Amino acid sequence: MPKIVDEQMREATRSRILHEAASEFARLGFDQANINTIAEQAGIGKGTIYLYFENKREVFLGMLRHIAHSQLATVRAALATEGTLQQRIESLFRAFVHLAEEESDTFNVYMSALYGVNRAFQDEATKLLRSYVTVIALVLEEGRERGELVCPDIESTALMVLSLTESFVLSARVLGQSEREINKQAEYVAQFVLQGIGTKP
Amino acid sequence: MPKIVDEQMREATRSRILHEAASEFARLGFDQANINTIAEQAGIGKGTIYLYFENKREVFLGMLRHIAHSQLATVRAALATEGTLQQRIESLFRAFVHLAEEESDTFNVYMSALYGVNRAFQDEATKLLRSYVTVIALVLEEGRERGELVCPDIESTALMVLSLTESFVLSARVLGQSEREINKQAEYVAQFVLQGIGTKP
Amino acid sequence: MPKIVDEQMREATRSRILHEAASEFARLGFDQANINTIAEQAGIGKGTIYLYFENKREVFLGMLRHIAHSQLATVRAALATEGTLQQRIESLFRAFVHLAEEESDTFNVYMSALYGVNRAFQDEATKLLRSYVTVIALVLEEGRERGELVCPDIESTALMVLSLTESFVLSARVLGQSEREINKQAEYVAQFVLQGIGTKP
Amino acid sequence: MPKIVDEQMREATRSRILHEAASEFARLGFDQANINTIAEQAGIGKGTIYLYFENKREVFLGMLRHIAHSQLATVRAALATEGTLQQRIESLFRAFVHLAEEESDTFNVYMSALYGVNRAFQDEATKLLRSYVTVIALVLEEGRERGELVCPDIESTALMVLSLTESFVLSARVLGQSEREINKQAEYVAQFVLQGIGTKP
DNA sequence: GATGAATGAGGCTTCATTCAT
DNA sequence: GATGAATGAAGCCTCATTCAT
Repeated sequence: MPKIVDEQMREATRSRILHEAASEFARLGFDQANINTIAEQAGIGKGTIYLYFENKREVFLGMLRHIAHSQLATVRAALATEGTLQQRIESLFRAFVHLAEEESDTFNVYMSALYGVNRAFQDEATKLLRSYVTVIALVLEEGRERGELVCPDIESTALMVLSLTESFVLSARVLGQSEREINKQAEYVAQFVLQGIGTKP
Repeated sequence: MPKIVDEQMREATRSRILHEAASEFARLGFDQANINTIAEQAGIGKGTIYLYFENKREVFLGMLRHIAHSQLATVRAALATEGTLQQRIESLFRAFVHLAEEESDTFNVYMSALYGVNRAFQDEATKLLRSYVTVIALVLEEGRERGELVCPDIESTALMVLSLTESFVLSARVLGQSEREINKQAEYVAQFVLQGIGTKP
Repeated sequence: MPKIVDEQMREATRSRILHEAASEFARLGFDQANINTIAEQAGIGKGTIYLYFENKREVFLGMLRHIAHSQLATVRAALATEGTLQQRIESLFRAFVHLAEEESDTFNVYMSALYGVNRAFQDEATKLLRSYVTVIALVLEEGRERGELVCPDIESTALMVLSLTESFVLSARVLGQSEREINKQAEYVAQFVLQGIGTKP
Repeated sequence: MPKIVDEQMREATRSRILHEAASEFARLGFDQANINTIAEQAGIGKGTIYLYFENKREVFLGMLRHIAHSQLATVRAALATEGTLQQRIESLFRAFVHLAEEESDTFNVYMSALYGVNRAFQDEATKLLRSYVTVIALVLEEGRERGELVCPDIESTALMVLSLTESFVLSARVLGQSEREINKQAEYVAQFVLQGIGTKP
């Protein structure tokens, strides 16, 4: 009864599918992506994918959830950094730069889900956005409790912080800036944020 | 020689196609959108569309350009407002709220082009993003010349302003906030921006 | 405006599809039948079939209706024969022999629809069965009015006549009898029917 | 040497497969029926079915033979009734009503095999038809020997009797008559048959 | 110029069958 | 012997595009 091994096998295959799905979906978008290609890339038969996912849509959603999990972990780790608020925001900024660069496949796929037309995909992607706001809000709350900053509306502010990190990075990338160039602005953006927030002197 | 009338006719038809294209593409996305439906809605024959555009892709690009033109005009008008920098940024913010709400079709279609997977569409959408940065930078420059603000890196700052307006509005909408709720934050966001920029006292 | 010609063209194509569909469905059954093959045989493109029929199911139903129309006409003609009741029943019998032989394709396809599993097909096929019973009942009624026969239950009797003609022919064919052999039994069967009915001397 | 037990086990499993196959095939027809579902219903693994039958087709044929065996037994029992020819034919009629009602699954599956498109299935089903004719012919022969009836062509007559019982019942059912309604016509049909045959006064 | 009938490539999904365990 | 995970062939249908009228 090699249950455990089988379970591991299964999980490994599932992961391979999700990995290749991310790459294919990122390359072509949901509609143009080809389930057959994903299967081939994952080294399994065309029909096998349907032993792991109900249909193409579920493959996409599964991949979205996988990405969300992993990206949220990265962002959480970045914000868990010891240090001043400024340092933590710089760290957050750099996390997004890293994600956008190293995981550009998954990052892009997430953005198109978020702003795309498919409601189910958008809903799933929104969950991640919400999580981002929540974890940022937590950090701001903490800062407020420690008296580091004045801040009337934590939620709005968190959203602004997110806009100034994730969206900023995205836009900068789209405008053609390199990872280096974007990273250099980390300190500047963090300062902007802190001044905007109105940190105590 | 009814050339001019014909030319007007032609332009009118082209416009109708682009208008219906925007609505169809916004509703379904590029791949799911149906050229035939667009033609029907525009009140012309299926084949006629190909007298105006080379193919589906070009219809989409044409629509993107049309949207860009119109949106940029709106944003320019918002920033042309007389008044303090704070007022102009609030005005910009409100312009995006308006676009996202009243022209949500075209707004969404633009965002998915920008973050989507099709390089040609992304390139076209990026042009608008660049224009936004440029007009915002102009305003900031003006402010700096008038001594209203200190600002070491105009480009970066403009991008931050854009993130705090357009992206903020988008995210807020995705998170489920209503037009009213978002509009109420205009002042707060503008303050944040000005503090972040480091306006002179 | 070659409307009439176009209409004729269209009807001709529709007919060709139905004809080839009958042959393909008779050869392979509904599920195994291939829409692509039908199109090829009809000399049209794969997609063209869908300009004439919504889907495979509708092609089948269309064909079923077409067959019904044509078979019913044959049976009506057979029963319209001038002559004694005996002659008319022989004529009916021979009509079924003819149909089963010359139109064996359509005849078989109808029987499998009738006894098959698909409710929609069965319902459609049942209509023909019902029509048969009705026209036979009419003939019997007429005979009764002319005092040619005693007959307490026209409906039941009509169904018996149908069983002794259509079903008899079918069974005989399945048992391997040739058209000739079956036809020779026409008189015998008709006599059987008339005695069964209890004709007046 | 648990050979016998094993053999019994094997036979039991085979029977379960055939039973579930009948139900599945009756419900969906050959093509739409799912081997996997049959296995599940029979409480065995998907692969196990192939230890008992070469392929799907053989499962169907096996089931057909099983059904034939059982239906023929029912019909034989009905005709073995002591009594007049009229009583025996009524009994035959009622046997078919019973089969069509209580064993409608298997009955239908048989009819679609008989009139369906698959030659192998038709051949198998024809065997049952032939058996029916044979046993009915036997009864008629017996009646003739006892001087109960005049009958020039036993074979043809047997086929007519079959048409007036089995096919009649089938048609009546398809036309929507209830078991009760059909059964009420037993006597009428039997009379029709006897008059048709030309029983001695 | 305008039309829309015709086309056919392309892809998701099902399911009978195999075979390693 | 029993299992069920893996396979891949096969087919319906959509829709962008063409072209004869």
